[in-house]
Amino acid sequence: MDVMTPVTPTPNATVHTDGRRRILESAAELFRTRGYAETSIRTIAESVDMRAASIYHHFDSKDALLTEILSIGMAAVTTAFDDAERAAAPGERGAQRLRRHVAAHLEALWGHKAFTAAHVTVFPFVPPEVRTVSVADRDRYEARWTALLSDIAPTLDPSQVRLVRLSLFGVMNSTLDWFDPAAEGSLDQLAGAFVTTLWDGLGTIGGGD
Amino acid sequence: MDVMTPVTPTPNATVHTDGRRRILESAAELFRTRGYAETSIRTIAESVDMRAASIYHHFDSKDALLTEILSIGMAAVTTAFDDAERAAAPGERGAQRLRRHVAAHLEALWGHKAFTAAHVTVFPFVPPEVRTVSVADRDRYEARWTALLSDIAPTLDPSQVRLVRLSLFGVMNSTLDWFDPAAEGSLDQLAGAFVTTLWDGLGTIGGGD
DNA sequence: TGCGTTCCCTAACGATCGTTCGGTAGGGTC
DNA sequence: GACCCTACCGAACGATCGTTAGGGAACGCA
Repeated sequence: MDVMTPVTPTPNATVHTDGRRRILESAAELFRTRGYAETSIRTIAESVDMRAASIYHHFDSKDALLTEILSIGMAAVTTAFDDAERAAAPGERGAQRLRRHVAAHLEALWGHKAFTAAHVTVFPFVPPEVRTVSVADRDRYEARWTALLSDIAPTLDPSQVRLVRLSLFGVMNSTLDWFDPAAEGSLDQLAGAFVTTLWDGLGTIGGGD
Repeated sequence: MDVMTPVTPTPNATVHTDGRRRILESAAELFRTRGYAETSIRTIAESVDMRAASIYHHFDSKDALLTEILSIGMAAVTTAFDDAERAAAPGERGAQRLRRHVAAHLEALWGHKAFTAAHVTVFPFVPPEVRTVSVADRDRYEARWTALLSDIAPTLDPSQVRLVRLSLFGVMNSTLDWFDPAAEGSLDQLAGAFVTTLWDGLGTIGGGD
């Protein structure tokens, strides 16, 4: 459930002075909003009231810090997917099951926004060494969705499944740029709108021509 | 048609030694693949067989170079939109008209990939001064799409139109990350797949159990 | 009381950044 | 030949980058 725990080795965990977690959260937010190269170690340190050198007590390098942030982001969406699968009713229909997973992805995306958004905004530009570490996690998550979509829409061939999956990711991830949960309603409603449109089409709603 | 011309003041235009255009194209490609902050002036210069100082003969600053690249990208999609509107048949139905514009956006997106992709990948992290220059262009383009979608699906309320528009942008722009025109067919076919799914829904294709 | 560990500090390292200054080579014009 | 303009270059500027070395305060444990 808590996607942060796997990354902290969890010693006796003096909760009140956990600088490490504060660094992770603040750095993730800065990377998301300003970009990776645009955010300096000194800026990160300043945001948590430390000096630059103190960051290196908790992390080996700036790249290592980013790697851990990306890993937390993947853990968030992965556990959300698994939880959604466990919570599914036995005889759940295709659109309902899809909606459950879309909602789960959106909730995880937004619930750990700083960490998940790093994959969308920062990932294309990260150093190659960082990329290779995260790419395995990403592949596993994509495989889960491929299996899900193949199961839900069995008449689609693999290339169609791929197209639907990547389009769906494109839409869901793009919500980070424009959706406003406070003003526009819940993420669950948004998931419903996405799935309804995908399943039933705009033509039946908006009126053809 | 040619979206590059508005930016070059087009003097007598000695075509064979146009270093300015070579810088623009190479820098755009580097920004797209590596990111803005991650690409140095020296790297750009090296890619066109020059030294760093020579870049400043053609552009006032690195920010000015990026600003022009973003402007070229917006010009590409804007003129594509206008061309599509002019080419439309008089009594064209909703789905057909939508498909024409989706195809136009995709063609412009991919035809001037380095310049248009800068808006998707680099824009969130550019310096505020650069952002404000481009934001007016972007607003105008968005307004065109809002009008188009309202016209095509008149029963949708403004917030629904907004959701459809931003979702559509999310899908179309994401194709830059995963679509392979060489292996997966034409962009026009992709546009058809998008609009068919959006209009008719997946349920009528994939069979909803 | 002494010792080790955790956490954070000041100060500095070399590298790289965007940018500027002062050129030079070549072509066109008078 | 004098002149100017375009296109480019070498060298250097100050600023900022990621990172390291070494030290000090607070703590738990013997």
